[in-house]
Amino acid sequence: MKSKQVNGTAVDLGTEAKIKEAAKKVFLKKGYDGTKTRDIADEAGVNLALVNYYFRSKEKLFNEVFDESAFAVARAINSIFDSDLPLEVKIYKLTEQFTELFLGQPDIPLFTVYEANRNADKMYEQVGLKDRTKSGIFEKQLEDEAAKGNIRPITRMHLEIVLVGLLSFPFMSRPVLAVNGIAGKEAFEKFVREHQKIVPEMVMTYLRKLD
Amino acid sequence: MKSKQVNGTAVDLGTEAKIKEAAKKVFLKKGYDGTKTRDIADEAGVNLALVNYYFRSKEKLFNEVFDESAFAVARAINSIFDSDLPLEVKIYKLTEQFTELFLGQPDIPLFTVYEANRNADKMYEQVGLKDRTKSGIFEKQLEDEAAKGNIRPITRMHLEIVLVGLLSFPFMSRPVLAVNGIAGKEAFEKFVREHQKIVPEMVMTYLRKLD
DNA sequence: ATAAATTTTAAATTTTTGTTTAAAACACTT
DNA sequence: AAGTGTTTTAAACAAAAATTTAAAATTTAT
Repeated sequence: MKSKQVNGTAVDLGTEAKIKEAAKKVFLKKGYDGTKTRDIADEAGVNLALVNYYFRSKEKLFNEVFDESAFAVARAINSIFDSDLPLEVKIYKLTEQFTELFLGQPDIPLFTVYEANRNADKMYEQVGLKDRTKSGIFEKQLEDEAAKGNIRPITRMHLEIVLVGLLSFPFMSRPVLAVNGIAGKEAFEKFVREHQKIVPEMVMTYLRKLD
Repeated sequence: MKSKQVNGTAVDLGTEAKIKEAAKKVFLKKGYDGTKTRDIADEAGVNLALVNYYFRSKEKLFNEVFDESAFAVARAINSIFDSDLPLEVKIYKLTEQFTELFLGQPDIPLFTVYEANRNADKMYEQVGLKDRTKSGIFEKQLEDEAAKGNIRPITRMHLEIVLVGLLSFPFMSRPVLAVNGIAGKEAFEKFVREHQKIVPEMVMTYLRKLD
């Protein structure tokens, strides 16, 4: 018997899924180097040996977790940017999506960025190839809008870094916010919502100002 | 004999300083959990036992390194914001200072943010108290300018997160940039300079647009 | 120049940690 | 119910790593 459903909620996920869940939680919080295999087993409430029984090694398990996390972010960006919505809508949509994604899993931004840097080489092979959508839709849109004089000229990469940076940074700054009086889940969420209201407006105001 | 000076450059820093230098380099690159005491000793070209001889423990050494790094960032922010320059000048100045600081030590942003999160509690005690300048100059300036109708109302914390996020994020994104064709030191520096030209203009444009 | 203090070294010790093993418990089929 | 395959467990193992030790080398002070 693999898993069981009791009334609404999935109570027994099955051991493998339970380990994966626990791994996600611990890796996201402590990073690869900071995570002990025993932490994962404990968090899952499961015997230590089962981690390797189901996933062969700490590293293999980590890779699964990282790929999902990085892919969630990449997909959010690409599915929006490479659609055919107006530029302004894309920017507001990305803001909304990231806000919800990160409020649900506040460790994603720092985890993804940190682990991508920890082994930048592996990144290149692993994500680099998988993610090369290369639709070019967004690049073209930016060029067209600039040509029409609707926005300043800007590359996709510059705009992406600006947007993702703005949307991610508050979630990397909780300790700083805490020291400055913005402590606790409620205060933090309030700050984030205010911040994410600023972001698209700031970006659009900048793009629209032609000099 | 503690240290020696040969012609212009300091050649022999003394063992303790050599270890600290090495620790800075390795910790900044690999983080606390990813750093082995042996990495530091090797990098310093020094016997393993000397690390603990001079610094008692890996953790104590790390704390010194972290404090300096975090303090460099905090000082850069506060010395500018709590001066009595016009708002626009402050924003351009912070941009310049951060750009130079981070181009010289590109690991500072991610290191600082990551390690601050790794042990947020300790942060509160350690940095929290030391750094409470609380001059209030900047807050007052923002309120005054908003009251005069020169800028939109915004809190110091919101503006700080926007600015520091924008200025830091490119340095956390090297692997992503590399995958997108911006690889190598020169290309990266070029991208950063373009980016840091956008930042203050974007922030000022936003602040100045009154609706 | 000698003694005391300091610094450095190689090796040992102790913890921590990822992984493996072998047996036990369990589940499923016939 | 016996047999077969799968899952779980406690314990062992081996490698990595932080820290300590005790002696050797070096420096400093007298």
